[in-house]
Amino acid sequence: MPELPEVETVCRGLIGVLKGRRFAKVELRRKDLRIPFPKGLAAALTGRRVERIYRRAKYIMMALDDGQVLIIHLGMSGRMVIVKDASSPGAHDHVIFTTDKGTEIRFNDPRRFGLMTLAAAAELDQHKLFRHLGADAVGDVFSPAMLSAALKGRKTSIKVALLDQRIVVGVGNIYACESLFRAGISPKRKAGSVAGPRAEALVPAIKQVLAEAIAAGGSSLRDHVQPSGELGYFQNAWKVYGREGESCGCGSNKAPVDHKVKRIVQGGRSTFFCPYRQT
DNA sequence: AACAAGACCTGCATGC
DNA sequence: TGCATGCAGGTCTTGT
Repeated sequence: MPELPEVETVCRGLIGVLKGRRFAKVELRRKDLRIPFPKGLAAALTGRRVERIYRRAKYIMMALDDGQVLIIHLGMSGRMVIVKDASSPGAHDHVIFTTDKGTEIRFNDPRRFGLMTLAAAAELDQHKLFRHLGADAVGDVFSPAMLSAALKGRKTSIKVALLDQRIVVGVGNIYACESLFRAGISPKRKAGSVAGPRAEALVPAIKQVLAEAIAAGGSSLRDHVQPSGELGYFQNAWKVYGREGESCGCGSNKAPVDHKVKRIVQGGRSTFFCPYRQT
């Protein structure tokens, strides 16, 4: 589910039910996700109050009242669901949180590429999960000059480079495709050749796409994104992602025939683009 | 150091 | 109907 906008949406959706609340009960229904849960995680969380919920990279961060931070990644298929119907947990409901107000929140992740761990707030910058990460895509630090510096001399494709979280953080497969489309840059272009003027177009394109997606509550693929169960609707604004063979809509009457969205594979992932508009 | 490829895991759509 | 294949929002490790 999650690129930056979806994780941001999940964080915002959790604030209403979790901020200021204590965990009355935490149930781990297996011993690991992508990595093992830390020893004693449930006990460490029980009784703690959630002081702040925020996004860091594609992680959901919950700052607790004891100086620790609960770190959650949704992987490809993870969800946080606020339970409203007292249904019994399903096969992929791996962690169940109950607040002191009785609200139940389930972490559900069929593929288990997600993770959940705990770290001291003061050590986050040095933490294994974060220390190698580049600038956040929606932050002020991420600029054309910075992107240019990071891409300089890189021979890999710009599409693959955008997915490299050491270069920029938060962009995933969908928004990499959509950003390159908006900026008119071919995903096949060598990353090093984007450093400079093209980066001046690409950075604002990334920021705009992400901001619009956040405003739309993210993109919903096979399922809902928001903890409340509501759908994000940015998938309706996709110009190229998942639209192989369709017109990208950028054409005029003078456009050449080759104006349909193409799908290629880069770095083992699908890339969608318009060969006419993107050079 | 940079890069490509494989690994992790389940579910779903498609085609035979 | 069953079975095989390919594909899916992300990291992380291994090998060149």
